[in-house]
Order: sequence, then C-alpha cells, then structure tokens
Amino acid sequence: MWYQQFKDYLRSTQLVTDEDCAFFEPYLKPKTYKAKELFVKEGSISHEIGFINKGAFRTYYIIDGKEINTCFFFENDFVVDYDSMLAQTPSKYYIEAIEDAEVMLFTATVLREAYSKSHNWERFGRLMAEQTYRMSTERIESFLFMNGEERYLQLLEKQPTLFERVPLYHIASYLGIERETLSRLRRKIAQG
Amino acid sequence: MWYQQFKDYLRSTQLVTDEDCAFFEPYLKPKTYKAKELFVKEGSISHEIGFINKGAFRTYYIIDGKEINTCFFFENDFVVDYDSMLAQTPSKYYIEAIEDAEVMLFTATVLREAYSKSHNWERFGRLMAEQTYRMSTERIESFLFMNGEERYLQLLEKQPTLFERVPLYHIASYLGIERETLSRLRRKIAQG
DNA sequence: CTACGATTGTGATGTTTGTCAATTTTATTG
DNA sequence: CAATAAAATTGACAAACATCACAATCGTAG
Repeated sequence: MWYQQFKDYLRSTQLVTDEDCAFFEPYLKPKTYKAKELFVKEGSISHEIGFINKGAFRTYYIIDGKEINTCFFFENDFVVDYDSMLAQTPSKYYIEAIEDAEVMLFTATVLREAYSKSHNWERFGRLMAEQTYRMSTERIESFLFMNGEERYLQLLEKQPTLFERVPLYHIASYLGIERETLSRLRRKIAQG
Repeated sequence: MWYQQFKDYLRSTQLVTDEDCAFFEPYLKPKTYKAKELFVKEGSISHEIGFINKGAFRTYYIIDGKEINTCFFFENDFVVDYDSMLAQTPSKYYIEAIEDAEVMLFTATVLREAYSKSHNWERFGRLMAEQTYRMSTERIESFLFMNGEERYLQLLEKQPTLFERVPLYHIASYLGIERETLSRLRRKIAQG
C-alpha cells in the first residue's frame, strides 16, 4: 500500500513519531504519472510536494530552446521545486516524469501547518533543508573544483544507477556539458 | 555595544522572542579579527559561528596553488563554514577577514541546544537553512544559465557594494573566470 | 615627494569546449 | 520483421576562455 511506504520512510528517519505521521494521513493524495507527464510547469508556483513510491523525475529548464537538467528524483525522494515552494515564486523549471511513476501528494500548506504544530516536524524541515543545502553545495563544488571529465567520473562512481535509468544526453546536460563532449570524453576514457 | 547589534538583527527577523534571545546571551563571545587573519582553516572542523558587527570575510579554497573565492560575508551576516559545521567534517575552505572585523561568536553546540529547547529557534534554523539553500541554488544557476559576462553583469546589479569593498581579482575568481578575462570583459562593456 | 608593492590592464597564443551537420547505432512500434 | 524514432557518435570549424609575459596605474609608508 502506497501510504505504508511513506510511513516506513518517515519511521526510518527517526525524527517523527507515529502521532506526527498520523497528522499527515488525511491530507495525502495518491497520484500516478505517465512517462513525459509534467509534475511542475515553468511559470507556475509550486504548492505540492510528492513522495515517490515508484518511478523517476527530472528537473530541467529551457534556455535558447535547449533543455538543461538540474536534478533527478527517484524512489523515496521528495519530488518538488523546493525553491519555488519555499519562496512562493514562479518556477523556473519543468519537472517531468521520465518513467511511469506513483507518488503521494501533499500540499505546502499542510507541510507549513505541520511545521507550526509540531517541533518534530519543524526539525524534520530544518534537517531536510540542511541536507538539500549540502547536496547543492556539493554540486557547486563539483563545478568549481572539477572539469567535465572529473564530474563525469565522480557521478559514475557516486550514482551508477543513474546511468541505467537515464539516457546519456540527459546526463550530459546535468554535468553542464554538451552531449557531443560527453561522447568524446567517454571514448577517451574507454581507450585509456 | 556589540551584543545590541546582534539583538537588533534577531528582533528584525521577528522569529524569536526576547526570551529566546536571552538564552544565547551568556554564550556569546566578542572577538576581533585583523585583515588577513583566518576565521577558518582548511582541514579544521567548524564549531563556531560568528555574527558580523563590522568588517568583511571571504571564503576561498586553493586548487593548483590558486585561490578561488566562493563566498563573501559582511555586516549582519553569519560567518561560518556552514557545510563543515552541519556535517562536522573537515573544512575544504579557508575563511579570511578581508577587513578588520568585529564578530560575536557562539558555538554550534549552543545553537543545537537552542534548536532542541525552542521551537522558535528550530524554525529560525530551518529558515536560515532554506535561505542558504536558495542562495546556493542561485549560484548554481548562474553557472549553468550564464557565461562569464552575464554573471559579471548580474553581480554588478545585485551586489554593487561588493565592488566597492573587494578588489576585482577576488571578484573574478568568485565569478569563475581569470582576472585578465574580467578585465577584458569590463573594457568591452565600457566601450559598448 | 618618491619608491615600492598591490592591483589592474593589454597583447599574443594555445587549449578546451561548443556548434553545426551528418552518420551510425540502438530502441520501439505497428 | 521492417519501419521509424530515439539516442549516441564523429568530424570540421568557431567561440570562449586560459595562460604567459609584461606594462600601466593606484595607493600608501617612509
């Protein structure tokens, strides 16, 4: 059952009690997405967060008619335009299912209410924000410290599963390089 | 008086009560830094956070013997290697005073205690983390969306004061370009 | 004022990566 | 299985930026 997976995930964090979980229960809405369906559209303000039971999403923006990926989400991740949700400003991104997906939806309003009502949820929110920040720092550092080749090799090591589920041209744009450049890079590395 | 400035800042956020503030008071330690003095050294784990009453700091790392700036702090900012403090891992950065500075120091331990004791402080922590995350996202986007010239123009518009307090070669490395490139860029822009 | 160091600017040249156009390989669908 | 679409590769060329070497300017201690 979908809700169970969410609950199991929350329990595993050891941050909230069963009682805290129960608060959310009535506000959860299951939803499915077909591959290529949009979760967030550029220009819209994000009011919903999804916990992914199954499937995958990508976040991308369009510049000069070209799609650039900034983020991938998988099982047990929260799919959300965190930035747009936090600031309540129009999203600069699209979020698209790249596989058929099942998510549990809840609204930002409910989340904020949980933050207000429960110190535990507030802490949960802080830790989520801190974790998200650290991931984003890592990404900045990868751009500052490394060149395209090093970023590729690091990604290969850190998220090998990404390469099984996502085509290379999506990964290239995530790495901040052109798909042609990634292709040449891979040949160079393969040849030694 | 130094503490007053910190208190005024906290009040202005409207997130914590006078009582919440009072909790911190006994743990605050004023300290001065001379220009070029280090606040954080690469390899150390950050246990302290500083509220800046006066002065400026920069965060940089060294790669191939070259310093690269990632961040500047000024009055009413918290100077801290947030990443190292959160994860309690050795810092990858140096933080250096670039002007004589006065800060109010407090420890990460005290902050965590405040988080536990007070829902208000926990919320404060969440909002800080969220804000920091958003700033870091903006920086990532500036690298993905823009070239050196566009990053320069954006910085000029968003933080004009930076250019009055920080030499151009520091700004160049913050923008991710060489100082020569920035110089050429500025000439090109000046000429139209 | 003068001299020195710090900062900024300039020219010549090389490297890296992007762009465009085309082709090959792989996956998907009727 | 053939037809078609999607993904990956390749080569030729252009643009952006780095590097190195040196010159000009600015600010400040003596």
